[in-house]
Amino acid sequence: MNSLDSVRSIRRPSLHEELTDTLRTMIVEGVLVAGEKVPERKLCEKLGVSRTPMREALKVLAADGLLTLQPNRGAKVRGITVEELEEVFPLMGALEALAGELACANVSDAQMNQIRFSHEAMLDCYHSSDMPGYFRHNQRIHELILEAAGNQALSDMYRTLAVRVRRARYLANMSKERWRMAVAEHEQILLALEARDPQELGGILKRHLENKFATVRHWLNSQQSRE
Amino acid sequence: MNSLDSVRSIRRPSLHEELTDTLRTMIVEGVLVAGEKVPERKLCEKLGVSRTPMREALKVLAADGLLTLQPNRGAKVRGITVEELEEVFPLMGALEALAGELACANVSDAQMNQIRFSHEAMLDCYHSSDMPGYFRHNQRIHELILEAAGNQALSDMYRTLAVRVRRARYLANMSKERWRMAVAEHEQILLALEARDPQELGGILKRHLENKFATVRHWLNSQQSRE
DNA sequence: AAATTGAATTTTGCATTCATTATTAATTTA
DNA sequence: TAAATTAATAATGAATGCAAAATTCAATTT
Repeated sequence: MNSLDSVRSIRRPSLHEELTDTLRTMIVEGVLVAGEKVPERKLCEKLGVSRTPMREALKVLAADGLLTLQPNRGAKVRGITVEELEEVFPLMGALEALAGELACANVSDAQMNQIRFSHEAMLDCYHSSDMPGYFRHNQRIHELILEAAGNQALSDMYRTLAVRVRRARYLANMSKERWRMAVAEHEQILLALEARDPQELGGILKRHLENKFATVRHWLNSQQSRE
Repeated sequence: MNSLDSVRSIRRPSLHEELTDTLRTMIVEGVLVAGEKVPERKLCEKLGVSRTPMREALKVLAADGLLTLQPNRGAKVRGITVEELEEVFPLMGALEALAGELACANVSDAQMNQIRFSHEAMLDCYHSSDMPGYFRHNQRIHELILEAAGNQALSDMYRTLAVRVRRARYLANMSKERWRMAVAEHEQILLALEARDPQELGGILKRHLENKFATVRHWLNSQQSRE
């Protein structure tokens, strides 16, 4: 066996791939504001790239549902309406339930430990009222469950949807009461996963999601009536 | 009310959108062969477009999972492996079940008639052993159920997955016996939908899918061992 | 002054060009 | 002659150029 066999060719991502990720992040973080036009030229200058890879990235993000392309009028950040949320919610519910089922069957001990670790870290954030930290660890846990499910196609689909609602979820702050409840639900999630109970886990994940969405829906409605 | 208010602005699709559709069709129809490189230059010449919109379309189709982009080595038609099929199958199952549930709740009488009509047309094809026709009407029925579900996000996701497996499904010819069974399952689907029984419909759709996949899996395995 | 018209400007979609990287062919070396 | 090296050719990725469309803004009309 040659010693060079283990040297993997370095993966240099193409510009449009990097741009897709960058823009996606900018949308989720609200740097690119929902409803507003994507300033193509400015972004190109700011990021030091030409329009070609930028426009490729825009096309991909539009296919992902994060932007809408208006012929001859550029791209707009799509955001999410209450109606769209009502569509996306049952979809994510079905995917979460499936992820839960699969995770119970496939989660490894190492993965289980990672989940426990993130769970604890999330609890710490809760007790110190660190919302951004909580949000981050929360997201991580769901990512880990998805990973434990061991289904790439499922992960991809779920993530596409999750990104679409993430911004709204972040902006829709939980009430103290709702936060307490969410933490309780997460305790149940951990328990069901440790017990490898697919039925139970699928159910809790769906209920948990339902509650999260109730919060977002409430916020979206209040936003809509504000205009 | 102005008489011009009803005049909708004509939608002229951009080149890259048309190309995306064209290429998608070419992949499903096997004009672009799974595993082979996409002849970018030739396609551009053949279709009379420049590389810019073509490459935009390639990026989108790669994001959809229909192509893989190899850095500095062009795009390859992805096809589907047995492993990927095993991933996509439960996903589509969950989506079909959801579609069934929603369709029971939301299907209109007009939609119900359309479905019945396609069902009858499909039966005719079965009795005259017209496989391509059967395949077409079959696909149409599933499209109609999805439409009846009234969830755009669900339709989009399902279609993305369906396209990925469609080519393989087409190539994996059903046995006489399996075909008879598939028709029987479709009778049950129609019955459950007419009875607006979401539980029943979801279950049958999932079982129906399971059988379809068994056929494809069998074919993929025989293909794999042939090489 | 409000609405309408019409240039000037910007933006957009796509084609073209160019540098870099792969692939193939030709040549050399062992 | 087979492997290795080099040169020639083709492809890819990204920047630039250009015509068509949209937008802005000033001029004109009502």
